[in-house]
Amino acid sequence: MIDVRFSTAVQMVLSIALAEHDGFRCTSQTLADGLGANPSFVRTLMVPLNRDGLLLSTKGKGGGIRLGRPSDKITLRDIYCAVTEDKKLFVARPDVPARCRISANIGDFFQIITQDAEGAVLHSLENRTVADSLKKILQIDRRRQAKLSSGAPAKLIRTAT
Amino acid sequence: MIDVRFSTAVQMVLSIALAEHDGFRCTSQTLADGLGANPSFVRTLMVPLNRDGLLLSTKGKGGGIRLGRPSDKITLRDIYCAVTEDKKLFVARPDVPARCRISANIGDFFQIITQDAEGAVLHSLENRTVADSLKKILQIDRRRQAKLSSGAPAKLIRTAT
DNA sequence: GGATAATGCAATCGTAATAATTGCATTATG
DNA sequence: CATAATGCAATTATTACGATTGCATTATCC
Repeated sequence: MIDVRFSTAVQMVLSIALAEHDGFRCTSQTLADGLGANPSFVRTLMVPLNRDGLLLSTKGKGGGIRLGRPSDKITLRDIYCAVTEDKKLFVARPDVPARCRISANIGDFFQIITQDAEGAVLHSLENRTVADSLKKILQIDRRRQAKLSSGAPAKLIRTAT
Repeated sequence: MIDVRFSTAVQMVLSIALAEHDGFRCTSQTLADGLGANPSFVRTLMVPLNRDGLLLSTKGKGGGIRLGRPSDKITLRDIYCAVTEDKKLFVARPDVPARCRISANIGDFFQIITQDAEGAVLHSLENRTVADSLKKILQIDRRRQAKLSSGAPAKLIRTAT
């Protein structure tokens, strides 16, 4: 099954950022609605984001989820690292027998490749802050709205999700 | 199950390159031995590599697998693209309902991120040719051998795998 | 203080992509 | 013609991830 945790986490954080920006309260239930998912699943995925200080959950009635720090101080790299934990971008074939000069060293070699590629990915993500991303996605939204100009009126409700 | 096709394919191609370099014949059986895998599995994984001209398989007795072009004309990017086909590095969460300005546009936004990151990965792979990689892995091997200097003698057999 | 409403977390089941196996047809060599 | 290789289809096994359920805990609001 394809790993969609990163894209799910990005959507969650952007939704929370929008909620803060618009003055709405955000709960795992409202986030789950926007994701087409289960509130408990949302909370599970939030664990590493809370742990890394990207989000701040408050329990009890009236509680909910807020950003752990200003939106321009959270990058997509932070989100990626939080949800993927120590999972590598590529993974080496396990249990390769050391039969020859290739098989005996392929693990070390592949680790170099992986670090290289992963560094490139992280670099591409670290320049995108949540603030930038929110601005970008709202820009995309305005363009989308414009294209529907003479079509059906927008029916989107203005909620946190 | 974790996808190890890329690392498996890299090992296969490097083994074939070494075999050509050392003048050994390479079959799906010898490759499978070096991978700790099944010859049929190896042949399945070889399909896209053959299709893209990276490898050249010859049937019948005395047949086997050779590189489709010189080792300095095959990059790890070629191998990656062959085995991953159209699979994206990141995949967006499916079936997100368009409930708000985030959920309605997250797909478009995430596609931008993915293209960016994927481009970075491909760039990190395209500078590594099979020739370079083979040189590198043999260099790693020499260093490893040196470290075992006063230890047990190397027992690696000098085969194609 | 009690009802309410939120998170936290553990346990469990379902699903789908990948790994691995088997078997045989095909092909080409020697 | 025997041998030895690939090609390929069908099947099974494995496992990471998705999703659900249930409940304990915690905090707020009336």
